[in-house]
Amino acid sequence: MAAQTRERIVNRSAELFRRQGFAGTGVKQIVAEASAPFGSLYHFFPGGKEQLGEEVIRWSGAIYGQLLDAFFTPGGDPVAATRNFFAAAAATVRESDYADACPIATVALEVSSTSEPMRQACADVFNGWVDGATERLVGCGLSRKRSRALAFSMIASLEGAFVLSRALRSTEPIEVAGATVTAEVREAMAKRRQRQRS
Amino acid sequence: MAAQTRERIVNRSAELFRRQGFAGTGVKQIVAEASAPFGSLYHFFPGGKEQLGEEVIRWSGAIYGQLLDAFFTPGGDPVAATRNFFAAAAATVRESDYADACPIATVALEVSSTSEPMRQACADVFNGWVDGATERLVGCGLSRKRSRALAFSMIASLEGAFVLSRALRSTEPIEVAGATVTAEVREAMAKRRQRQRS
DNA sequence: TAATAAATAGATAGATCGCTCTAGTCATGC
DNA sequence: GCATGACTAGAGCGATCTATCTATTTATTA
Repeated sequence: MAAQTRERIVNRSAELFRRQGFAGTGVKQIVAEASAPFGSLYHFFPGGKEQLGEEVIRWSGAIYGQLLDAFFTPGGDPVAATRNFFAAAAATVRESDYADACPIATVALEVSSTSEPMRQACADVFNGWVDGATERLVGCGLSRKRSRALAFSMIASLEGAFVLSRALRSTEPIEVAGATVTAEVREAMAKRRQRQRS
Repeated sequence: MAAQTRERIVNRSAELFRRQGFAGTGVKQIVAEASAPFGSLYHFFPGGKEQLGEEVIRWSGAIYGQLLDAFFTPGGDPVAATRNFFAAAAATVRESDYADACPIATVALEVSSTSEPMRQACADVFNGWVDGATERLVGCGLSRKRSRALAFSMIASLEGAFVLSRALRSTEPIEVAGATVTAEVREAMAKRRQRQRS
């Protein structure tokens, strides 16, 4: 029961933060939608809203990182993984009526200049994603340098496509970004095979 | 004097919104930093904060669109333009201590699910950028379809790189995105020449 | 079962929010 | 000179913000 309340608070906060941002979401709204007692928020998060924000960033960042891992399985085809990952992202955005895109991008932009602990949490999450994707691509035989560039390219393209997609209420940006990045990965893999043959 | 006050309000709001977001910036802070009388805000913007927000989005969007146009001059080299544009973006971000990236992305993510007029303003701005870039690329001889895809790719990559760059306090994402998109444009131009020769 | 800790419950403080209101200043045209 | 409208100036309203506080209930362990 206790842990459930805490979990509900983090869950609802994550959804509200990614849709309305950190500053745009009040703690009253959080506890109300989480069906949690107001006092419990400050019991579980004595550091207040900022501590909750930091924790939500790390938690949703980890969830999304797992999703990334689920697509880029070791030994799998990175080209198909990229295509499928972007397709899944587009589907999620469409099905949520353009509400649920990146779980932390809104907060990241809001707090990067105003809250160092929360900015650091976002940085840790992004670094984790980039490092994770890099390792998977290295596992596919690409050089570390090329893998890191591809990983950055992939995540940046997705993040930017999310921004455009939400504002335009269209999945075209995600589809275009997906096609472009997929082609990039395909080319990188082709060049690797070419190099191996020679 | 009158028009100057209005201008100061829009200017300061633009800077504050892009750094702290819309919800994270109070009207009191705006008028204080703009050295404007509080009453003037509601004199010039009877629609209140939301009207100001919408106007700021359109205004800064137009400014940034002009910047894009300044790099992608008709008849110029689109490859060099892309490279220079990303390099300039990286320099701006670095020089502002990772504060000034995209003028509207923060607000776009915040309001896309909460304020339809402001979301529409963001959509209009993004569409304007994409259409502008598309026309310039069409002017370079690329097909409309290919041009639009490249334009989306360019803007999405930049937007995403901005998100990562601010959180990571590093220009690496922008540099990587710049190199990737530049290579894409170069390849598109090369394929066009190949097609022309045959 | 008694004792202790954990969590719930919500009233309330104090600050800040967006905004309205009235009063005053200033420039311009009659 | 004086009327008119544009703008300045800021006090203050009700609402809402985050956070603290005490009291009570629930769970855990001795």
